[in-house]
Amino acid sequence: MSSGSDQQDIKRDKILDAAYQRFLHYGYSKTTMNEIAGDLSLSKALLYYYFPDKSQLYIDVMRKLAGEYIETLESKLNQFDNLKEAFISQIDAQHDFIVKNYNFFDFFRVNEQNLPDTIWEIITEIHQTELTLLSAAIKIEADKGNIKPVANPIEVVDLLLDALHGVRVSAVSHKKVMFPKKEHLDEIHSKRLMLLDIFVKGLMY
Amino acid sequence: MSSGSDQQDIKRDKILDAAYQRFLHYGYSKTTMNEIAGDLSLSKALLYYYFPDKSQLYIDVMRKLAGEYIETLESKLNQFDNLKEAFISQIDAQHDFIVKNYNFFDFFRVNEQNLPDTIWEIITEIHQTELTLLSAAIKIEADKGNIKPVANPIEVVDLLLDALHGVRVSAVSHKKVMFPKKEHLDEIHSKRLMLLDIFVKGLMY
DNA sequence: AACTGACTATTTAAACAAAATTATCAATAA
DNA sequence: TTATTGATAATTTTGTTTAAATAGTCAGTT
Repeated sequence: MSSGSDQQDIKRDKILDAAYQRFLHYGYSKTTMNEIAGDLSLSKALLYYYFPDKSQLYIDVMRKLAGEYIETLESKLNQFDNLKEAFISQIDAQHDFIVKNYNFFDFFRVNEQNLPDTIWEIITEIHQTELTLLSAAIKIEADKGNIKPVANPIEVVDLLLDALHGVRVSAVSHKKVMFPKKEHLDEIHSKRLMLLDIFVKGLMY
Repeated sequence: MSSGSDQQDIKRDKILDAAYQRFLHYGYSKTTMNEIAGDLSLSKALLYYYFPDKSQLYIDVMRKLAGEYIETLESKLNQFDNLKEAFISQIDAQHDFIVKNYNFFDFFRVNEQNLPDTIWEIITEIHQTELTLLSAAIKIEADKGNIKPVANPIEVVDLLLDALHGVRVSAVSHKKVMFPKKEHLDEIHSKRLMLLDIFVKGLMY
């Protein structure tokens, strides 16, 4: 896949890690290439040897995070007792992902409207994975006869994910803030479970 | 309620109308008090005789719009054939309200985080009305035996409204824009109906 | 009480310089 | 040839000043 040497890949990865820490703690715009280089006792110029520019560095960190998220999601959704549990796994995984990397995503808030296409591709890939895994779960449960046959499982999953997203958005917009604080998270979580409960019942006979 | 004379109220209302037109066509920040006064062939100073400042004028227009919205909602939800139809009425009413006054709400986008408390009160009032009317509908249907008894109807309605909101938010965030365009509206609408369908089934026996 | 013209106060916009930061590159060491 | 750097160029952000636009006030008129 990558054409560089092992050594090169290792260093590349170290840079990614250092960059991640900075982005996570200070956000995109408040971390400089100098600081990242400094953390590794390297010259800034070397960063440009490994990465074409700052935004590409950020995107590659993002890509790495997304890959890890997708991995945990796949391992979690490999086995489940019932449909509801499968969805709960997804809810929890996504929740942890967002909480853990909260500050990292300030790039998204700042660039709001015009995120680079590459970022959108990553977001789409994550979403696609969620759709695939969860719709597979629906199919399995439908085959077992635990729920009604579903004509278009992907569409249904898409709908549920949108709805769950709404619980988060509404919870914070009522509180006059854009992103949820710690104390809201429990509320969001329990609301989601309640919604999930009704939704799954709506899929049953 | 108001302590002014009839004449005063009529003029006040004319100002509100003129202001509404300006806000609707050009948004809050791009309409000046001079222009509003000019439209009515009045002096700017007179506007300050009727309203303490520009933002209060905007808020009072908003209050008027909200009142009208609540009225249509109440009349629509006065009678309904089944629960699903009641919710559809709400969805449609809200949809029309937002589409019609799309530009008027640019004030919300600009001031995003720190909307005045008064605006939040109006939003809360609207939300409260929706909760009251729709939870009443749920109670009626439950009493009729058309759906399962619901322990806390308000909570359930709140949840559904959040979920429906999510359909709108997600639909646009996938499209890389903040507010839905005409061509997305049909998609949102049909997704909402689908969600509503599953949700209502989840409330049945 | 309803209204205005002329005024002041505040906010926004433009222009510009200074500072910070990104990005490049010729030179050097491994 | 690959990895690395210091010095430097290019660009973006930040701060400052000034001018213009707009909000808001008020003494005085109808």
